[in-house]
Formats: sequence, structure tokens, C-alpha cells
Amino acid sequence: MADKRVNPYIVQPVMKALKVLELVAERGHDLSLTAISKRLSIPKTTTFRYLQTLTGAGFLVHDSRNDCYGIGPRFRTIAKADTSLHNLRSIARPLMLELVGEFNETVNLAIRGEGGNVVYVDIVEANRSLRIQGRVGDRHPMHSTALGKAILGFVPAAEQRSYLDQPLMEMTGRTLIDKSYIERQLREVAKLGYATEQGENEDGAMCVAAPILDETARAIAAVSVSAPLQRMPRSLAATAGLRLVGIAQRITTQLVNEYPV
Amino acid sequence: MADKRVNPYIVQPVMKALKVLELVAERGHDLSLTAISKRLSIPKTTTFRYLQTLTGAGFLVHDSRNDCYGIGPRFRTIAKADTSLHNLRSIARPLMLELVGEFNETVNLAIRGEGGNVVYVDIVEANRSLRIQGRVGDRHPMHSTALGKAILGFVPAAEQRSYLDQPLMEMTGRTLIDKSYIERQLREVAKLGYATEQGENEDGAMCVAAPILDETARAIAAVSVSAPLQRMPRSLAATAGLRLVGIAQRITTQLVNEYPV
DNA sequence: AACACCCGTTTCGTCTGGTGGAATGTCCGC
DNA sequence: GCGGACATTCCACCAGACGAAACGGGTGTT
Repeated sequence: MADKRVNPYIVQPVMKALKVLELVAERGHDLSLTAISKRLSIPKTTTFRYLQTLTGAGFLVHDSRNDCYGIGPRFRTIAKADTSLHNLRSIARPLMLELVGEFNETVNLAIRGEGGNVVYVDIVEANRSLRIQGRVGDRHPMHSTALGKAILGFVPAAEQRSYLDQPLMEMTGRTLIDKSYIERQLREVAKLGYATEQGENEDGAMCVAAPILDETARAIAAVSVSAPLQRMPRSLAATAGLRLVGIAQRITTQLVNEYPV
Repeated sequence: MADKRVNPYIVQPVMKALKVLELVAERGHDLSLTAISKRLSIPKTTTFRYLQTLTGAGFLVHDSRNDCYGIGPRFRTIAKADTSLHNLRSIARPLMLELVGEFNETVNLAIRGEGGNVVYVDIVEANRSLRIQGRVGDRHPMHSTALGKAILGFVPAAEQRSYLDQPLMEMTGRTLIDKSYIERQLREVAKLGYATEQGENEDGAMCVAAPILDETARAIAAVSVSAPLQRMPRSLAATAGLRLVGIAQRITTQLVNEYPV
């Protein structure tokens, strides 16, 4: 139809199924097959198939009491994951810009990934030719990054242990892989409120990070400043650490108050 | 594939496109065509078409800077609408049950619909053979229902006026359609905090309702108790009204505190 | 009780239009 | 300027999406 003229790459079944999904979602109540079919002028048989597919994927649920369709768990899970991430990013962004302005070094925002690693979800780069460059979406081990250590330091002991029990990858010659040594370091992190790392994840780079917590005080993400080793002496790292703790707490507070889970 | 054996009504293009949507949504970052194609083992051409379609529908957005796809505005809108409704329902439900236990009459929850009418989004029925029966999804005019009047009484004057300026449908012989009379009644509603209706929407039925507000004190929904006229004398209506105001305020408070928009 | 009706489900033959390999265009990095 | 990686376009084929019609179960009506 009209759509097709505009963009020859539109796949009709997909487009129409999305219309069905939209319709079900934006109405306040569950809808029956015939109602949907009539409203979208899609033949009953076809509508039926779309509903089966959408239900099969968990985007919709079928209420067998009255043969009506409503929004499914899969859709809600995805939506929730997206909004919480979206919230995190939009809250953190201005504060990250603040940090870049202060230190003129790259500032990173990362969350806990599935496989016990950290995933960069936002990066604001410094305005210098020599700077640390990561990419949004990159994954790194927890134990070799300040971001990961900041998170590990504020996570229930059981979870911390289960992470350290798996084999730890050696990213550089300086990566710490001794479990008891890392544990000692994590106790230090918990005490100070921030974590540091020097050339443990990538040669010549160092990083300072502080955790962002949820309402139960468990770490869900972290912010960090990363810089070439030579530009970040111990004293500056300490300053940055304290500053990061403050910023991370502000993010935590806003997150908990404005968008509780 | 396997899915097909289970359910012959699965439409592959739709199913695969949903997988693409899922993948993009659950990753924390934007993805490129090739990345998606590789990860889902769907040929690049096909993936491209799905992405075009999903983008065309607004479920995804295409970032032309780096040719990556992320969650789109349409998806977020739908998700937000769904969760807010979902929240409203789950907060209201236990309180509605409380009301049914107290009055043993049907309790309704409704929101403002698009066309200036109210849409029932949840109903808990009384345990009696003679009772008011509505259906979730039903729509009724604002001016003929207590639910609608409760909402109209707590809405900016301009909106109230624009609703009353359109022709008002006469649902029963007792429906009020005189604009100035309704306006007087709405001032009363605003003063009392609740609205009533007797046979104005359906013969022999009466209803008492109180508004649920958002953080700016505008009505977004309402709860009501509806009963056969003869079981709801004036005095009981007043009791119910006060009770409903309390309940509606509790819902409002929880909604504003726990799930701000 | 028999009937009519509505709705969800199933079947099946048709032929649309989705598919994917290959060709093309485009943009970087070397 | 060259090579490679990537998005985009083209095209011929045929899988599989489509929808009319038939089916079956449930509900309300006479």
C-alpha cells in the first residue's frame, strides 16, 4: 500500500503484526480476535496467525476465559529493562558531562552484564588527542576494571564469591587473578567507596570508578574516569575517587527517588 | 523450525522480526545490521528488511552516525502507556476488593478515553444475583456516569468546557444534557470530592465515584461503586462517597509516590 | 429441545511477495 | 589509490503467507 511506495523494504506481515501489537497495547483492555480483525480490517485468519505468533513470542498473552489478548510478560520485561536503562542514562549524562569538564578525561557508564562482566552503556570522551577510547556495548571482565571492582565491592558476599570462583581472565601482565588478593582489594573498595585500576585491563590506562546502587544498596552500575597512566598520579586518582563517589551517589539518589523499580 | 512443529500458525517473518526487536531492546546499546544478522543467523538482506520495517513503525530508530539501531519512540510510548495502566490496576485492585467487601456492590475502575468518554479498565463484581454488570473495555459518556463526572470535576476548566461544548448524548430519560446544569453539578463534585449519578446512564442503576489524580492534581481515572437504585438510598450514597474519596486518595498517593511519570 | 448465530479454529489451493545470493554503492583505514 | 567492511539494491525462485470456506463448540433465542 502507501507504505510500500515509500519504502520497498517494508515487510507487510511484520508491519501488520506490529499494528496488532500496538492496538492491543494502547487500548486499556484485552481484545478479542474479531474485534482486532475488524478494527484493523485484516482478515480473521491472518489476524489469528499474528496473534498466535505474538503470543508465542510472549509479547501478548491469551486469556482463555474470554478469548481475549493482552500485553504479555516478554513485552513488559523488555520494556522495563529498556526504561530503567534509559533512565539511568538520562540521569547520568549531565553528571558525566560535569566530570569531563572537570578532569578532561574520558568518563564511562557501565552496568553489570549477564556473564559477570561489565557493559559500557554510555561514554563521554575527553577533548584531547591522547585519551582512553571505549565503545558503547563493549564488555570487559569485572576483576580487571575499576568499573567492575566498584560493582563487585557493593554486591552481596555470595555473588562476589561466585564471580571470583570462576577462572579469571588475564587481560594484561598486571591483571590481578589471585582470588584472595582481589578479595582484600574489594574490602578496601567497600571502605573507600571507590575502586581503582592501573594497567590491569589495558596497558598504559588507568581508571577510577564508583558504584551506582539500587534501593537495596546493591550495585547495579558504575561511573568511571579513565586516563593514560602518566596523566593520573596517585593524588589525582584519590581526588577523582572522592568526586566520583559524590556523583555516583547523586545518580543513585535520583534513580531511587524518581524511578523506583 | 521447531516452533513450527509446535504451532503451525506461527508466521515466520513476524516471529523473526520480533527476535530482532528483542535483541535490540535487551542489549544495552545500539546494534548494527551485521551484528544483528550474525547474532540471529538471519541473512543480512532479510535482517535489513526487518530493521526497515521496525524502524518504519517507530519501534526502532536508526542512528545514521554509526548505522546502528536502538529502541524507538513508538515502543517507548506504548510501553509507558502500558506500565502506567498496569500500575494503576495493580495498586487499585486490593483497594477495590476492600470496597466490594464493605458494600457488596460492584466496584469499577475507569480511565479517560480518547473521545471524551470513560473506559472501564477493571471491575470487581458483587456477590449478589442482582448487581450492576459492566465489562472491562466498555466506554460510556462522561456526563452520564459518576465516573465521568468525578473526572470532569477535577480537570482544568478549559478541558471541562470543551467536553461540554460538544453535543451530549442522552442515555436514559434522566440523563442531564443541559450544560449549565451539569456545570453547577461539577462545581458541587469539586467541593464534595465525589460524584453521584442516578439512572442517568442506565435505568435503575446508580453510581458514586471519586477521582484518582496525577501529580499535578488532574484527574486521570476514577473508582466507583455502582448499585441498583433501590439498594442505594441517599444516606448510603453519602457514606460510599466519603469512603471512595479516601480510597481514591490512597490510590493517588501510591501512584504518585511509587510510579511518577 | 431444537435452532440459529457468533466466534475461534482448521483446512486447502492459490499466487503473492518474502527470500537470500549476488551485484552494487559507499565509506573508512591503510 | 587500494582493499575491506559495511549498508543497500537487484532479481529470479518458490516457500509459505493468504483468505475463502468449512468446521465445531458455545450461547442465547424461540
